[in-house]
Amino acid sequence: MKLDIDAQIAHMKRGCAELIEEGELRKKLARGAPLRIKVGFDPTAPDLHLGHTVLIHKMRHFQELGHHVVFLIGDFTGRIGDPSGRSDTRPPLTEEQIVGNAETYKRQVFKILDPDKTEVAFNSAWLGAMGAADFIRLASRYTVARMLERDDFEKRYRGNVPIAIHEFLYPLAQGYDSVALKTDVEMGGTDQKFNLLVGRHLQGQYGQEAQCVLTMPLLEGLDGVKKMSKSLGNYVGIDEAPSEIFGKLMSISDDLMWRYFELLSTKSLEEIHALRQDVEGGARHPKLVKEELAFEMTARYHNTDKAEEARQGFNAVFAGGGVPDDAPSHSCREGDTSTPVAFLSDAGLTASRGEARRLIAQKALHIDDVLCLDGAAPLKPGDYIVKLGKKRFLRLRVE
RNA sequence: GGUGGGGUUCCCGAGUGGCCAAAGGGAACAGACUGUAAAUCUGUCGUCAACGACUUCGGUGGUUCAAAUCCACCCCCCACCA
Repeated sequence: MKLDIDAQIAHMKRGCAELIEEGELRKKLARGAPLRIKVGFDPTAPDLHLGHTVLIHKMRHFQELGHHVVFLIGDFTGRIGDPSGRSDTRPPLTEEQIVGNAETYKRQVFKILDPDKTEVAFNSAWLGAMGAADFIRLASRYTVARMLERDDFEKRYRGNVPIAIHEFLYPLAQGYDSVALKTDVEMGGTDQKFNLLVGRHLQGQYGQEAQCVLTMPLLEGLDGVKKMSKSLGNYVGIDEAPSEIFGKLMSISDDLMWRYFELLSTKSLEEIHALRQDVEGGARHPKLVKEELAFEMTARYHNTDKAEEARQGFNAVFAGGGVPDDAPSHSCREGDTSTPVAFLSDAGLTASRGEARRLIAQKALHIDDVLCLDGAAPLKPGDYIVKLGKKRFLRLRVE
């Protein structure tokens, strides 16, 4: 794809939070050579979710424009530990773990990126080769005052929350990556802005042209408030089953849906705006629009057939009262083990018998679509469809 | 090195001898309402043969009729001073 500079800039800026700074980027582009784009990833969490994909798609945009993208795995910096997470001391990763994680990364990330156009790099290649003297020299290129400008550091410093010295080394090391890679543009989430700017500064210190910085917004999780993260459990993983991806996206609020469209969909901003007008004017039903989003995402990480299946499954189960194909099965003998309380917990649908009793008392149990209020009455031999609440199903056989 | 403050059920966090399976909030789950929405309301939220019994409040022992609460030792975290 060859485009003029204006068109390239427009493509690059779509959905981005901030570009520092556009004039410089134009100059770099004007030279005509492919730009070197760097994006760093932590080696510890190779389980990508939609939040990560916002950035990865932006990387793809650059590839489509003919630029050179470096997928940098921070195996060295990962051992320092990101300053933001002060409580979790990560155990140092072994060589094998890092290699394994890198493979997982590649497998997931190449669902989006073009493998032939992506360079995968490890920052231990150059950081590991540095001696103490090199590091001290690096540290001399930045000041404490500037380091304390970082919002996170500043708050902690003022609030008497300890900051370990090594935490200062993280932005420096990350910044040095840009020097080592001669980066033209570095991208990251908005939370990375400070670190990205350190790289920009350090390149100047090492006599290089400073990189441009492009930040992407952080995607909110399914709850619509906190940022999407695995530990908060509000995420959609790109490795998840089609029905999961589809179902999770359908559970987001209508408001949040527009945010997801903007950051995740390939639809143009005009199309999205038009959709929104239609929904607000009553011309389209929000549920159907949300289905489009869920469909697009499911198709992207699987394929359109799977996505269509997921859509139909979703509507059959939740709108039509059907049973998902992947419902677990359980069999038991008539008698003590064929009472609802027994088979619900034996089959693992509930964590305990007490929970089973409580749920039955709360009118959550349906057997063959009939409300069941007696948890102690054994079922007679036969096959049953058991539904507990909205999301738990069981194919039961009593012998 | 010294002094002080902590470690409570999924998370945060009350509780300083019996009224504690342990306040409150969050998360989660169920029901109502719906579009499997979201928001809201109601309820549940240690286990079990269940108006009772058993297990739980960093670890191990101890005091007591009785301990999350008191004592001893140990492990871990934090702050202040040096």
